[in-house]
Order: sequence, then structure tokens, then C-alpha cells
Amino acid sequence: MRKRGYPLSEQLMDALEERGYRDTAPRRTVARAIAEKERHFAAEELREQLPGIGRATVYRSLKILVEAGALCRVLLEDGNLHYQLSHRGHHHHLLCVECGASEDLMGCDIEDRLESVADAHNFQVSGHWLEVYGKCQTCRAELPASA
Amino acid sequence: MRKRGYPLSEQLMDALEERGYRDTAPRRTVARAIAEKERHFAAEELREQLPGIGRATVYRSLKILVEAGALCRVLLEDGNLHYQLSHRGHHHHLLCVECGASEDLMGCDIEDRLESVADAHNFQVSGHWLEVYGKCQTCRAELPASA
DNA sequence: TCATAAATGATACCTGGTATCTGAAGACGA
DNA sequence: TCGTCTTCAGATACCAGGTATCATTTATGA
Ligand SMILES: [Mn+2]
Ligand SMILES: [Mn+2]
Ligand SMILES: [Zn+2]
Ligand SMILES: [Zn+2]
Repeated sequence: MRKRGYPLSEQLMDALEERGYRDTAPRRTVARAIAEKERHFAAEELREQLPGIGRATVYRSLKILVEAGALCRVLLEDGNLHYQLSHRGHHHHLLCVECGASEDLMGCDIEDRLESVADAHNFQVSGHWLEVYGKCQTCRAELPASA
Repeated sequence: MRKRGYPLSEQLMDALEERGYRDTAPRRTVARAIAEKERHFAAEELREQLPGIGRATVYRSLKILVEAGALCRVLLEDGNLHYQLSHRGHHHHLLCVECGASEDLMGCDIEDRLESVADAHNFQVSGHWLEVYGKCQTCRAELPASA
């Protein structure tokens, strides 16, 4: 996602324009708010930050940004769904259960690895959802007792 | 989960009693309804079937049955969460996107396989969530064109 | 049997959406 | 620049899937 040279919020707008969506003031506002997020966030959290924007518009923007690949959904260990700026294309997340940090994991070969077990069930794999939970580098260092 | 000899609904109640929950009429009613389910189901679907049971009771029952390991949550490809009778212990699901059939996948070694990539990120894996989508044996046979 | 703790169900509230609709704003050709 | 056409915005209502509160009922076991 992140490229140097011009604002992230513009890159989000570009991703929408590429898909034929118009460049509107509310969408720019949403894009700017998302671009400032340093971590995954809940939909409602974003909406609270944007009292001037209609609820439906916030949710619609999230939806089309996910479709455009600019945002991805992250399933937290507690079952809550968050949104996050992320790499395009298929990938997974290493989610720290201590601090919430999330690291993208590119280069997924899960389906290759599932081949043999799926074959045994005569099941043809076409997709998957994987989230990985644990402790990040920083949190391991801070809590050496349980690291 | 399923053992021979006595009703599945009784096994659900047993799972609750093992955890110190009381044997009550509403819980038996919920357990009986769940025991009759041949597929994963939505919470609201179950509630509609049980108009005599309070909404909170239905949701509380689902929650404690999941905690007791008698039920598991299944994340469908469309993002909806369903519940399903299932094996105890860690496992995954092969979910057919055509017919909705779900097959349990025991013997998960995902975390072992993630070791090396997690190590590269200095990340200590403690858990994961995986759902596998595709086409089941039956649906592959019925639609040979795209199988 | 009876005290106690736990469970129920009504109600209200919350998050995360979607459907519908009217009016506003963008795109674009003349 | 204007008019038209389409999309979009925001209000509102609604839905699914929950949780918190609390008064009343029920199960359990001493
Ligand atoms: Mn991501
Ligand atoms: Mn299962
Ligand atoms: Zn961390
Ligand atoms: Zn199938």
C-alpha cells in the first residue's frame, strides 16, 4: 500500500478512482482519517472520529476500500472485526495479543500445504481465511518471564 | 462429540454440567433444538425456532456450549458466523461454498508449519484461526464442468 | 424443606451492518 | 456555461448478533 512521495490518503482515493468511484469530499475525509491510523481499528471507532460524516457513508467507504484492496479486514482473537491498511493481494496477519500490533505475512502457501489433506477428503480448496495470534518481538522483550 | 447410546442433547447437557452449569428446562430445550441440526446454523435461526425461550437465554446457551467445546463457531465465506456441533479440541473446517457442507479437519499442524516464518519475524505463535473454503465431494460430482 | 446461588426473561442498549429514499454534488456533452 | 444524467450523501429505518441490568423464578444440596 504505502508508497513514498505523496499522501497515503491520496493513494486510497486513487484506489477508489481506479475502480470508477468518484472523488467526493466525504470520501476524502474518511480516507484522511484512515490514513492516520497506525493500527487496525473498529468501524464504530472510525465513525466516532467523523461526526460530520453520515454513518452509511462511513460504512460504505470501508466496504469499497476493502473491495479495492486498500483496506483489509482483520479478525481479532476476541471475535471482533477490525480494519487495517495493508498490502494488496492475498496475505495473512501476525496479531500480537498483548499490544495489538499486526504484521503482514506475505507469501502464503497454505493451500499447497492443504492439498494432500484436502485430497483425502475429496475436497477442492478454493480459498481460506487464516489469522495468527501470538506475541510480537517487542512484547516478548518486555515480558521475558512468559516469552 | 457424538457418542452412541444416548441422545446428543443429553451429551450437550452433560458437557454443561461438567462445567458446573445447572440442568434447566430452557437449556434442555435449546440443547434439543441444536441436537437436531444437521448443519451449521445462525444464532438468530435457532432463536426463531424457540419462541418460548428468551433471547438472552439462547445466546447465553450458545456461548457456554462453545466454551464447553460442544459447539464451535464457523466463519462462513460471506463473513457470517454460524454454530456447529463438532469435535472437541482444536480443529478446522472444510466448508463447501456450494452446499454449505462442513467437514471437520482434525490433526492441525499449521503452527508447526508457521514456526520458521514466525521466527523470521521474531513472533511467538500462540494460536490461530483457519477456515478452508472450496467444493465438497458431492458438489464436485454434480458440477463436473467446473470441478 | 428451605436457604442460597444461579438462571431466566424482559428490557434496554450496543456494534456493525444493509435498504430505501430525497436532495446534493460530480461528470460530461452541447 | 449550462443542462442532464448519474452517483453519492445523509437521514431514517431496519436487521443480526450480541451484552448489561435487574426483578423473578428455579435448581441444588445442606
Ligand atoms: Mn492485511
Ligand atoms: Mn468444528
Ligand atoms: Zn505486541
Ligand atoms: Zn458441497
